[in-house]
Amino acid sequence: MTTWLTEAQQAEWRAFLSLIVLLPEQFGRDLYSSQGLTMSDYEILVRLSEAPDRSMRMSDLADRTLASRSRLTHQIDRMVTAGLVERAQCPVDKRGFLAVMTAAGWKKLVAAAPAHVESVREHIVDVLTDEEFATLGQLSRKLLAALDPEAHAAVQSLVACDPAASVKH
Amino acid sequence: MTTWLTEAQQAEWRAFLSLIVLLPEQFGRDLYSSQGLTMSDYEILVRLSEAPDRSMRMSDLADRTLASRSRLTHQIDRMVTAGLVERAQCPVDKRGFLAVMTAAGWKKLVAAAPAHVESVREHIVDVLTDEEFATLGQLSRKLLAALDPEAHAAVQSLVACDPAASVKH
DNA sequence: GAAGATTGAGGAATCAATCTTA
DNA sequence: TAAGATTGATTCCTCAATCTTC
Repeated sequence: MTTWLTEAQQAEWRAFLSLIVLLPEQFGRDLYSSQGLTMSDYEILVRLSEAPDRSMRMSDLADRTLASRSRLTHQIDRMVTAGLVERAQCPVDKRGFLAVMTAAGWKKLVAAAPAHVESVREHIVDVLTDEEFATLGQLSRKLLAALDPEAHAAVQSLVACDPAASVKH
Repeated sequence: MTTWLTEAQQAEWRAFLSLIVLLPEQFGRDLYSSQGLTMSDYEILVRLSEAPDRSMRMSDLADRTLASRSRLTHQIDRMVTAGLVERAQCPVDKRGFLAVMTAAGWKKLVAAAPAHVESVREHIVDVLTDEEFATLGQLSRKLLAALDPEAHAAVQSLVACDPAASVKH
């Protein structure tokens, strides 16, 4: 038999659910209105910008960006059309393909990063105290570890997840 | 000039971002595999189940479920096709329409609720301590208030957001 | 003119099936 | 046979435009 949530639990859950629905939409709108990029586009540009030769195997990129392979294929199709990335054959494995960031892709990322960071500040970092923000990170890691150990590991091993480290001057 | 995030901030942000991307996907899969409902379907059934006569004006329903009007129209189209809801003319305003839950919609909700509550428990409630869960709710409300005052107000005025209160006989 | 709601076009996500190389 | 990647079909979301009633 199911154990229902208490009213208090329902209220906490409801607030959290609204947040995780609305936040991605907000970040998506902010990013799209400033540079015409989706969050997925941005995420991929960030990952490529951090990789050697600004290129990555499709499957690695899919794992890193938490996307399915099929989703990434469609995604890269669109980005190729937009001139942000190119495909190249993998030199060591003929089954494999590389996604390579173009100069235009790099320029786009550099143009988009400041507004995106501002958006993160505006909606998250500046709204909370430093301590609250750290707590949010803690709780997120705990939930992420239970939800998807691989995603958690990916986050843990993270050095620079924001393009700031490479983009700034 | 943009102030970048520190590395520590980036790590917190990254964990949180991964979480808010993966969680809705997980809940969506859980719900869909158990009863063939999307999160949007479920949300609408819950709202209607709590409303007088199990019916609501389209615009009210859109506001409550944080959906655009156009999105809700398409959504209700699909649910009418699936037999979960019906449309009716609003008696007091000829511009308005009501979405009315059908008996089949009610049955579907009752069938879906236990698994969904279990899913919320499994991925959130049971992973955290009571105190952590309460903190998550607190932080969510604070962020929600800054992000979207109306959504925050909707959550605050909430009594029963889970069908538990009405579904459990 | 503004509010309630719908429409249709286009973009993006998922799933199962497919193709190629290891 | 399994792994890397793509494809096509379907579903869902967004946006701008439209229609009706207030």
